[in-house]
Amino acid sequence: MINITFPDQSVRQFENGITAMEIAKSISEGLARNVLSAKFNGLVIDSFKPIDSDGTLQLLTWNDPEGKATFWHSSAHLMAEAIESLYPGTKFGIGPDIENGFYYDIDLGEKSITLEDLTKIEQKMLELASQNQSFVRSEISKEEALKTFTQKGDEYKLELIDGLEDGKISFYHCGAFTDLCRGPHLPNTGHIKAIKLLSIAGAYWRGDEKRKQLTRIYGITFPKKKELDEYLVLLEEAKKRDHRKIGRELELFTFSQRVGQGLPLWLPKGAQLRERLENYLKRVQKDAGYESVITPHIGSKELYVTSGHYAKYGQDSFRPITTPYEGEEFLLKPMNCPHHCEIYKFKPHSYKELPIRLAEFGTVYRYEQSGELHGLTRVRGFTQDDAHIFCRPDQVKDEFKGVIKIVLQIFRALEFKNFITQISIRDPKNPEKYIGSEENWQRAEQSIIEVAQETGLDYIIEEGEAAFYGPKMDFMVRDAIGRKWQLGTIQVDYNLPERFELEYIGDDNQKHRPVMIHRAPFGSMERFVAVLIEHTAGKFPLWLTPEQVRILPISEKYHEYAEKVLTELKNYEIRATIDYRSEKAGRKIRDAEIQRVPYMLVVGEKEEESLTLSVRKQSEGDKGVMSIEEFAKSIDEEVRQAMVQ
RNA sequence: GCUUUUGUAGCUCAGGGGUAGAGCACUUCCUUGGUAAGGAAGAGGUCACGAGUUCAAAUCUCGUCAAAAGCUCCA
Repeated sequence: MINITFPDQSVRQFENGITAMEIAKSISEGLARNVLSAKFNGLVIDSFKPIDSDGTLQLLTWNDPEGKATFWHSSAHLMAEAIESLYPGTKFGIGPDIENGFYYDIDLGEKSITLEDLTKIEQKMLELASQNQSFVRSEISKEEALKTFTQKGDEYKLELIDGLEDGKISFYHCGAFTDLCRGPHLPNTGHIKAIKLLSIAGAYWRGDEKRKQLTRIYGITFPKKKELDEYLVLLEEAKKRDHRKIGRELELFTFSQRVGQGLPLWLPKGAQLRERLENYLKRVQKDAGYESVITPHIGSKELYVTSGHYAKYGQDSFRPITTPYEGEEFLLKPMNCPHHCEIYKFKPHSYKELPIRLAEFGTVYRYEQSGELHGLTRVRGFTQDDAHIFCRPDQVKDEFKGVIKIVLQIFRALEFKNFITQISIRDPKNPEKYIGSEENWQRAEQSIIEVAQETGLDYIIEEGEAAFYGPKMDFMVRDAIGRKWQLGTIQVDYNLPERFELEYIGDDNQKHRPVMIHRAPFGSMERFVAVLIEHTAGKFPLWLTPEQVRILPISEKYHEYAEKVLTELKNYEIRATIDYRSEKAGRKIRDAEIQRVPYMLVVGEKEEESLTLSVRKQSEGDKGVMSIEEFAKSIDEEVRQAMVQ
């Protein structure tokens, strides 16, 4: 007999060799129907795998992330089975589950596959799924595994097997399809009820751009048709929120071939929005003791040799600009920190002056591969809401906390309610990727983790994601439809102060090295605005939106009254316009709604006589009649609310 | 950068070896209206750019530029 501990800490005894599925059945048939796989002593296993020792067991269903992973991984096998039956001779690479669904990389040889073929594969998958095929695991020797795929002529699988240890190789069989796989899998394909193959793309074998490009098919599956439909609606919604589309519709920004790839042009309304964001942050930073500085867009190559960036990124940067006669070399600045270091060095500093916080909305230029450019989220010229804090080692944690406070304040003002922080530390396996002493790295990583714990933030730790000069904390928000975006960043840096030989005089009258904190709460203005557009679907918070109010006169007769209203609203610093077109009210409302104007004021005979307004709120409808003053005050109040710390 | 796909009016798109089409937007006129599209007329395009094939190219071929999806990359 073995003792099984359940998540609620209860313990029950079972026969040795019992499976998770049998345990589930002993609890309830309903549960057993929903079990996809199980977690035994922290390891996800097949629900049909015999258990032969004591341990803790969690039954996994669609509601568990690992349950979904099992579901999608098995779906990838099902797809491979369908592809093999439709396109015999196809070679298979890897087919894992991903955050939303799964993919399989395949090599079709001479054949190619089109979007229309996906429907065919979907049909086949549904047909195979409905046959309730069981997944069967078999453990085999390396030799046997190699033999199987040599016969099949599948060099990809052979390469994978080559990297595996003998004795730990398993195959999974599902219908006529056999695949090299660690598992775990669903008990059978019958769980898969709804299937959608989403896209076809090229993907390098093993992610290596020097190797062959395989065809990758992405798909997603669900246990219920309804869930698939909901997912497809979500995809549609994401398309509607695309910042590139909304940016054009709302006239926020554009690109021009003649100006160049990845170089955004901010249109008047977009510039207004961005300026408002900048002014907001400037005010917050001023209150937090930051000082503004301004530096040029280029810097001597020597500056970046000193900082170490040239050695690291020089090859993948825009080529240096040279002076015509002397041949001096300058780089478009890819970051602001070296300039700020030189500002720090302008004069000697006493420990009493620290921390010094230098802030600049600094525009930087980075060469990005053309295939990487994407709307405003990935560009070649962008403006960071950058600042560098120079402080004593004993001030690092407090300063770090101060930055976190600013980031959280911004998230509140912009209604990002869901976020987590990611702490990025070194990859212990690749120490050569980083510069600086072991001791400094340890101190920096330690401080960040302590700060996260002390401030009670939700955080995850990612190894190998640190910048080459120091560890960092990034803020990842979830937008209104659940997508994750990386925004602000805070980085601790002991290295640049050394490279630039930054110093301060301590209370012991000796020279000491300050610590630098790099931070950008928005990240970049371009990226932040893009995320804000997708988060709000273009319906910006009232304090931020370019046009807060549109006055809609019922007819020309009321233009004069509309102008009087406009003047009054301007006295309250409300941003309003008048729709003078000779269109009907319905038409003016429709257009204002589409352009996401938060408030519409319908003015006609009634309003003029009683000196009032008919207020309509965007996407909510008629809000009734108000006096001008009443309305202005309510707007003022709404804006003020958002600004409350 | 790589693979695939795409580029026709401001936007969304149809068409396609014999020199251009729709809807919306725009302009003018009519209409003066009450909570998501009033009516009419008009203007607007070297069919991304450059070469080639052809009697003839927006259409076919090649190259360049740009965009989309994915891969690789991201100080």
